[in-house]
Amino acid sequence: MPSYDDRKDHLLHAAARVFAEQGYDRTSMRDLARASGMSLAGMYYYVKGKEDLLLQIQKSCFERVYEGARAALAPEASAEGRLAAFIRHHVTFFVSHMDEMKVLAHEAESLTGGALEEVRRLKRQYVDYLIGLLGALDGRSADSAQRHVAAFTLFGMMNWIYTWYRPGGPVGVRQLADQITKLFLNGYQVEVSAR
Amino acid sequence: MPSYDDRKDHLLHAAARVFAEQGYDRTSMRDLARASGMSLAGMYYYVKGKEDLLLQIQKSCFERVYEGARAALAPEASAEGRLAAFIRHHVTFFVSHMDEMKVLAHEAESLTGGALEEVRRLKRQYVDYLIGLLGALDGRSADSAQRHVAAFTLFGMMNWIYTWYRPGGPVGVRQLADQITKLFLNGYQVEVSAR
DNA sequence: ACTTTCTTCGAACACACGTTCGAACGAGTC
DNA sequence: GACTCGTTCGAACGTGTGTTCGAAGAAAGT
Repeated sequence: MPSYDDRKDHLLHAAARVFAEQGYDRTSMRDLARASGMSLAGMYYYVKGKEDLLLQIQKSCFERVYEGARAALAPEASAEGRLAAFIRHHVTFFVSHMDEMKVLAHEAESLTGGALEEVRRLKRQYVDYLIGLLGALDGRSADSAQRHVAAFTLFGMMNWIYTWYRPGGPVGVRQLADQITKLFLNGYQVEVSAR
Repeated sequence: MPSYDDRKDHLLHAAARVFAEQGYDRTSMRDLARASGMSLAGMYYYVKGKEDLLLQIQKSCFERVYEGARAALAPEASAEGRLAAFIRHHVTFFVSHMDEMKVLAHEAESLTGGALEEVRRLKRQYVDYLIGLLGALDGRSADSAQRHVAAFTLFGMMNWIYTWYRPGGPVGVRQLADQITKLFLNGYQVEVSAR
């Protein structure tokens, strides 16, 4: 006998899957009813509406990446080790929660009003966290603009994954995470040391 | 007295602007009528429908980046110089045609059927072009999977731009292109030489 | 057995959407 | 002036949308 929370999680999960596959706007509440096995009206017992569904998916996903990152960095002492751990965690989390992360990355502008602001705040927090790691790595040898560009460029490398990567294909998750880590780390270190 | 082609280009431009701002699905034909100054029915004289509008924007944009890249690489002889020129061209083209390129990057899955296949073919061609450049740079020291990951990672660095970069802000286009070029080039060269 | 609370859902509503159609307009040509 | 051809558009059509409502069923408490 599934509980209220179980049913709601099931709905959120099914919705994330369909949003990832079809896109938020192209998905109708009737699609979600079919995918979750609930009736059209029945979903409104668990959720305020379509936008609320997207908000809850994005919020919970963001909080989980952020907390996961903090936990993954904790045992690392060196600036380089901490940045490498951040990248590795983000990539592996991305791949093993591809639906939610695609919804997070691709539907960033699908929310409106206060809900949009709320998710933006979480994003800013996560970005600032990475920028802090970059600062610890380069000492004072990079300026703020340079660090911003590096941070967003790194997010581009990682968040673009949903566009082309397919789990179970020829490239393993570990290989993917390692290569991105090396690519960025080497690139950034050479860049900031050459001045 | 504007010609037929002028009016049509005007419509495509206006549509790209609105698509970039609001997203393809959230944009109604009535929005496009308002933005282009035409009437709702009047647009159908120039275009078969909404999806045809998106197809034409994406096709013309893709052909222009591809041709531009070929032209930009022509004078470069070394493998490193050619790759650097490719990156520089893609980034500067991206920034100076942000609306169209955002529509290209963000609405990649908004087309259906044959139109989708058509654009996919152009994309594959462009990707293969970059992979060829990577092969020329690393000789035989990288395998195919590694080059694929590197190529898509680089596209992630560049295509993510529309997410955060604002022309006229504190970061200049040249600075942006230079930093991405250095980041990737250094990273890739260190990666393939360390084996 | 009765009442209350939690949960489900068929049916309907109001609205916005992409597209079509036929009439109108303007500018050339005979 | 009559005719044609390229161009514009108001009005309407059919469909699919997110959401609501009230009733009904199931479970739990007394």
